Amino acid sequence: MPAIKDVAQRAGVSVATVSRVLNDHPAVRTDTRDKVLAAVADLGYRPNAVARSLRTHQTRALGLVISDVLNPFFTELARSVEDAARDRGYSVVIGNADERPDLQDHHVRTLVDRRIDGLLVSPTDGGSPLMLDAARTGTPMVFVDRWIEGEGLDEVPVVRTDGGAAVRDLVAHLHALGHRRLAIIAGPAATTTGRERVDAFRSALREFGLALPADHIGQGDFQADSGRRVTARFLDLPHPPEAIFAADNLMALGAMDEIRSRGLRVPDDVALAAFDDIPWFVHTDPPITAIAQPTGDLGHAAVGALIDRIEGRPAASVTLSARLVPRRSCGEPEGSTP
Amino acid sequence: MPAIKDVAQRAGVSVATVSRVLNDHPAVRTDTRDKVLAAVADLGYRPNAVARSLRTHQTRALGLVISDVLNPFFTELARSVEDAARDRGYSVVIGNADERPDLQDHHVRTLVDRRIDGLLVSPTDGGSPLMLDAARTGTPMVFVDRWIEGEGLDEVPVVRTDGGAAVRDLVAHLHALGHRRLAIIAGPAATTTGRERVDAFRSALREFGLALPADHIGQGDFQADSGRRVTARFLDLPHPPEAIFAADNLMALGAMDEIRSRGLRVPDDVALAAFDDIPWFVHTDPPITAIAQPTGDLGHAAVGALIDRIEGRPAASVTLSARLVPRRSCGEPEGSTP
DNA sequence: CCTCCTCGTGGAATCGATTACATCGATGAC
DNA sequence: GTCATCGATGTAATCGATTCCACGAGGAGG
Repeated sequence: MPAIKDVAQRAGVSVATVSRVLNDHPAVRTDTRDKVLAAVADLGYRPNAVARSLRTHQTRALGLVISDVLNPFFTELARSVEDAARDRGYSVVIGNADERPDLQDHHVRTLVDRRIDGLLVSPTDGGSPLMLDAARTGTPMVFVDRWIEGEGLDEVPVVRTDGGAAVRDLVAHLHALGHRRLAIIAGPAATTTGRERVDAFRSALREFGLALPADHIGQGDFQADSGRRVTARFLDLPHPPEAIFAADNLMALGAMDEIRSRGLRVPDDVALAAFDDIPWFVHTDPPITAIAQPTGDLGHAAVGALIDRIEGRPAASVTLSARLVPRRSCGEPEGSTP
Repeated sequence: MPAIKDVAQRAGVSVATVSRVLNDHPAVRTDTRDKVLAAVADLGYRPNAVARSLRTHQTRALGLVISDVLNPFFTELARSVEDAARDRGYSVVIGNADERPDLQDHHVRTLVDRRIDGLLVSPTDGGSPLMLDAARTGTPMVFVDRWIEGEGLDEVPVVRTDGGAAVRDLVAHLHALGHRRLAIIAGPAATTTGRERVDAFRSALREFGLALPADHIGQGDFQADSGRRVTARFLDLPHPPEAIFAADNLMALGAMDEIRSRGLRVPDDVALAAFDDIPWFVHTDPPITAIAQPTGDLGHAAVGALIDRIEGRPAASVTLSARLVPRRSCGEPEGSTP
């Protein structure tokens, strides 16, 4: 693979001149520029990004650490992040934490070692010392979707969606359809989204004069299996809930599995709703009522905030809002008999 | 961020010694090793991977260019590739081509500029000059799932699944259920998987004495929308097909959309099957019969082959086989009335 | 006691770019 | 005619590691 000095040699100029042409510095005579360009083309020269990064102290790469690639919400997020980054001339390196703190740490470390210009994180757990370190030692950082608190992290912008209103809409929807005993499959308490969704659900219930007994809160981990287990416990209750709200799409899937394996039907026997909407929910039996996040906007906003930080501009947190997408999994659609 | 010379200074040794400790070279006295390690810990020093890469000519990073991140098959592939790579001490940089040749080129270029040690590609189109170049200029390369032919590419191993037998099983399954007019939603002719699946389908049909008229082959592009369009054309035929086979999961989804929007039912009015199995197919209405690829094995084998190439060992192509997973979308399961 | 080898360590070149500074010829002002 | 200025280019330092080579100390062998 040819290096800059090969180009220089072939064009009969110095490496400095070649570099100037490549970075289109104004002070280069047109004919020497042409000579250099010709040499570049002849050799099929491509500048070595590694060497360039070493010298300039920037890689034009962003790190994105997500909790689970197999979750369609995160893959959509990853996709929009990549799109936005590419538009701004950055690449994205994705790390999949698989909801495991140790893997999350592994990726943060690797990315920082590779000197990515900035880090986008959707943290899996409470807070690892490593991430605190990264934030403190100056790696520009932005949280997406989930975030963590901790000293030194006040400066880190958070780009997220507030599902409060949508959750309230969902509870209203369920209430209108006659459901009174509602249960929730929560995400890990260590995650903000895990806690927030339960809180939103609880306060919405209160608004409608409904209680949320302890045995109607099941602890999940955002994976399908846990949705299954929690649902099994719900259904074994003497008075099983009439409606189940899963805090993410994977757990909703697990819940559906369990319900179906018992020969019960959605929504006739149990209503089901999920946080996070995905294309497949339209095609399940029945189509699942969900709370949709503006995933694309989330990704774009996150990249925007991160690049602002990287380029030294002040970056602000962003909160978007989710909306309810009613389908048939909670009961007949509006306009028909309940 | 401290550099190696800061560590050297603090430990009172030279940078050479620090480097030796870091790469655990045997010739270092135990007490100086301890001094260095202490300095490393004190400063929170982490070696700069960029500088190291420049010097050693290796990044310990693999590039993976896939056709579409939103397709669950590819995200599962990406995940297994990352797992396998991590086990071997490599990172993975993913590029999403979104089924667009220009984006594919963009990613190949970026990855090669970044001097990744090897490239895993599932090519979107026929063959771009850029990829040929990359292959020829010595970047170790392996094709996964799809591949392209061309001079200079004979050396590139292909890790794929052969769906032939499974497609034959599917046709047998459809035939046994009484379906005779079968149609296929094909993938782009520029991709090998696009062509192969049609060929396998056609020869399986021939085996059963069935024809595949031109109007029963619809040209799709592996995206949901095209599945919808092609299905619409099928259903507008004077004698619409009794069964539709989609060459990937996204097009199956589109087909289902279209069928349902016309008030028709699967499988009563039209049977439906798909290449690529995904978790959601269990939950659709009805569950969709699919041909499952051993995605995890695919990813592992691909990484194995690529690392073999990188480390100078001979690498062989690998062909795994797919299997039919019958569900309800083609008709009642075995054992009941047809 | 001298030589030779080994061991531990440091000095310095190197990877491939960017860029501050120096150089040099030409131009223009006075 | 002289000098300052400017434009185009080259020289060399630099980024942060790795690694070849040299060197001195100490031990073994003669």
